[in-house]
Amino acid sequence: MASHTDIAVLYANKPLDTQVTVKAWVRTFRNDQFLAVSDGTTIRTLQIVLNKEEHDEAKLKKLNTGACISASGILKPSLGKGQDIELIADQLEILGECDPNEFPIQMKRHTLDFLREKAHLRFRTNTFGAVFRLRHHLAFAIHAFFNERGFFYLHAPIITGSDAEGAGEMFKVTNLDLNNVPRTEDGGVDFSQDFFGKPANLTVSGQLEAELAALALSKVYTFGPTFRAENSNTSRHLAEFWMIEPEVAFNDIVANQDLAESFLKYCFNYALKHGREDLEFLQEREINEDKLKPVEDRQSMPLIQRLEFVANNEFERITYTEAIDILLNSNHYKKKKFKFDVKWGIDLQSEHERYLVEKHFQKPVIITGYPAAIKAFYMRMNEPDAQGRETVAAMDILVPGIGEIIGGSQREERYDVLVQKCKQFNIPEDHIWWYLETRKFGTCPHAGFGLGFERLIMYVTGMQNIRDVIPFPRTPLNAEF
RNA sequence: UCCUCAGUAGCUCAGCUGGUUAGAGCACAUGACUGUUAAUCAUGGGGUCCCUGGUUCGAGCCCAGGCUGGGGAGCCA
Repeated sequence: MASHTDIAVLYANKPLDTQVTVKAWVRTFRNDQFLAVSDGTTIRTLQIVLNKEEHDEAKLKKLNTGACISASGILKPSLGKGQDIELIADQLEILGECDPNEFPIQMKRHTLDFLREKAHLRFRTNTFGAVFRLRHHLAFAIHAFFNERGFFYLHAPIITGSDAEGAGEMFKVTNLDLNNVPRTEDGGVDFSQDFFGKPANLTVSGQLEAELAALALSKVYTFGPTFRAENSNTSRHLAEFWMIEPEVAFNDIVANQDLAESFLKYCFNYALKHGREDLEFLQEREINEDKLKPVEDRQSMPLIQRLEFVANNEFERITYTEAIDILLNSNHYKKKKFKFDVKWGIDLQSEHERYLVEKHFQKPVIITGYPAAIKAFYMRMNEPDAQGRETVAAMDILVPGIGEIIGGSQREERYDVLVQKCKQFNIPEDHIWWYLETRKFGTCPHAGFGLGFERLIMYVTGMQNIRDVIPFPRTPLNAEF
């Protein structure tokens, strides 16, 4: 027999008139009689009713917000209006006291930036409880989606000797004595004495490794931490984040879009089904927070409706060239409201993407066929268009409020073309000889994409800052916890 | 890295044109009440006004530099 029962289980089963024990943390103690406690198994709190005569007064004094308690008694239908069950406790034990003069979390609205500085305690709040339960559900949804479709979960290395991925600045991994770095004759660092005998870094992407596996196992995906040493200070970037990268042999760019779209819809539906109460809470929270904002900054649709809308509607699919035409023909452009110029060949700026997604289409948009010059070396070259312009089979999925949530492509599988691209992008062949060899030995068309897990969570939870959807955010100058 | 806004009680904030002893709500303490729902009511304690320097008879307020945080941009997922 369990030593105690989860509050989520009590609400699910409602074992009325039976003896139960709960272990949980105090949220409020009202009227010297009503204790609201949470054990984090659900967004809901349990009301514990304490008959004053049965409990030591000194003990009742310790029922401060944040204290940990164990309570036993009979579960009864509640006489009050805020809940349908309550525990009439005859036994109460304080497992861990909580000094109210020092505990920073109160039963009142805190700003998210304040709670960010209390990352070790913010799990105790309703908002972060809901966010991290949903983070769990989404992680589970990702594995379920791929597993149901015959994908194999591939663990790409976190330490990599490859520096050719080109996805951003990398963190160096070394065990050299930094106070006494060995030098080569020309004064550089002598990496031959380092742990791997060569420079090593934390991975910025598992894609290249996933491609190697896909060219044998057909369908694989990675899901793991990824690191970028960029000095990015935005609400959408982390130095350490989790990425999902499926890679599929024999898929072309259209099949890649189909996979990505069904993947996102699956995740949203899974969250709606398994995280409903948390989503309802976050929706209420967002509505209340929106009241403090100017009208133009408020959400046009409540959170759950937004997720249902995306889950039930086709994504818009356009080419880069069409996107440029839409922008050039927009009133926004004609009134010169874009800060950055629009013409074929530019990399789309945030303001352009926002216009397309939030103003023009008002739904997720998949853009394909980007100019070859602004995309990565491994993306498959398309035939030049009527005007002789070179594009690649790339795709970005943009969603309202977040911007780019997925980036992917069909990969260049033709050896000669890929070698040529390496030259153009100044990537030494001997750095990625192993990648090139897959194009020599039984190459095939294949495609894949990368998805930032935290951006997915942002979209599902409605949280506006990426630092609030990962337990311990790593950003420039911040690794306290 | 750039632009921009902010930093006043444990938290959220107000503080006028530079002027006497810096305020409110919540939280906390004490008491009242006892089926409450972030309970309510009364009373009370609580301040390095981010830091350093400057201007001034006088700075929370003005100026310079710095630190920290938010928002936006770039880079991207």
